[in-house]
Amino acid sequence: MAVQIYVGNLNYRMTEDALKELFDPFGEVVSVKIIKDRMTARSKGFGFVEMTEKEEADKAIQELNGSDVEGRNIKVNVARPRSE
DNA sequence: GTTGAGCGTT
Repeated sequence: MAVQIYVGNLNYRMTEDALKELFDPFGEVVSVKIIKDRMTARSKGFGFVEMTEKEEADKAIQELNGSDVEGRNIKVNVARPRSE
């Protein structure tokens, strides 16, 4: 199982492709997902990135957390379990 | 505008 990373406080214009490009230089990005409202399809302003190596994910988190993206100060952290 | 679904919705 790869490392799942939570990315919040991002601009509503942020897209999965843009997110992937942010994490890509830190390691292998398995998948990226921007969460939107299930029915209205409007962005919720946060998303998830999945990386293969924990050390790479941790490095990306340290470098990207609190950084300015699209005029917004994003929050990056290890994701919580979706369900227990 | 802050942690991922679902179903009816903001």
